[in-house]
Amino acid sequence: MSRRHTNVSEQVINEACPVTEVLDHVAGKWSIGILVAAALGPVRFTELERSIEGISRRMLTLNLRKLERDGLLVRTVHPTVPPKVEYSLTPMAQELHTYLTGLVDWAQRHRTAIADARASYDTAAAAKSADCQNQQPGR
Amino acid sequence: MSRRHTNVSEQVINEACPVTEVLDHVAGKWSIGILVAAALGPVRFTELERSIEGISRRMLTLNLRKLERDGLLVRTVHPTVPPKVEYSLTPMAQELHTYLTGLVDWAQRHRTAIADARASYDTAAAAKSADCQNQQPGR
DNA sequence: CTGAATCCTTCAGGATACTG
DNA sequence: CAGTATCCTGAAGGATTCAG
Repeated sequence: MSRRHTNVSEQVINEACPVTEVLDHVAGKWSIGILVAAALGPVRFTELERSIEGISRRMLTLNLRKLERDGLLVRTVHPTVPPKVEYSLTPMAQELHTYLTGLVDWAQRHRTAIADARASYDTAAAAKSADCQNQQPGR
Repeated sequence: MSRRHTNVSEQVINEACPVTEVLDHVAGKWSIGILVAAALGPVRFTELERSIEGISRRMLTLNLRKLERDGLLVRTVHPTVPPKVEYSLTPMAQELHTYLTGLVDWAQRHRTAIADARASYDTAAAAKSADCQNQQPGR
């Protein structure tokens, strides 16, 4: 984020920047899914891989590393054979998780409203497009 | 999102999917910035363009359209010359905004902790890497 | 079982120029 | 002022394979 000296009148930007930081940890297509899945307790690698359904092994690993790096996940290796690795949320991440559920809650409550809005927006756009066709008779 | 019949034991996935939907509206690099900026009241196009600082005209337009389509923003065109267009949050989006601020708050509180975690993670990785070098003497 | 490495495709997003 | 159109690049992410 560009930082600079923020001489723009609105300090809105000051609030927006940390937001961008949040997203860096959370916005990944899978990050939230992982956090939610790991919130219930220690989870193994393959458990995650199956419960998220659609994630590739690569992406799971990448996101796991990222979240671990940010101090949101704890990775516990049991030096057994076969290997066993468990992931769990740090306190910090558990707190984040509560905020996340608020967001999820919001999404669920307004899901249909959003779908409606999209539908009407799209039909309106389609109608307008048809209009244009009328105004442009075959060359 | 794949939907299917969710025969996996964890229903975690059921909670995770709407989350993914939230992100689709919010996760864009700029979406949240726009929502925060527009939360204060009706904002004009160029105001947004300047207050966000770093966004391209194209991305601003794209995100604006997306948010409008999802019923989060209202676009009001004043048929004057020069043109004047104002954007404001819908009630639904205002509610979302409150949740967002919770997230922002979290980010601010833990920003340093996250930075620390990253630093130690990275140094640890570096140390380990050096270790490997020792174990692999020149061919 | 838990990854790391590699290759390849897609697309979000930036720069720029044009229009009503 | 408020966009739209076009071109282009980097990075995200999927598939597959190798390894401890």
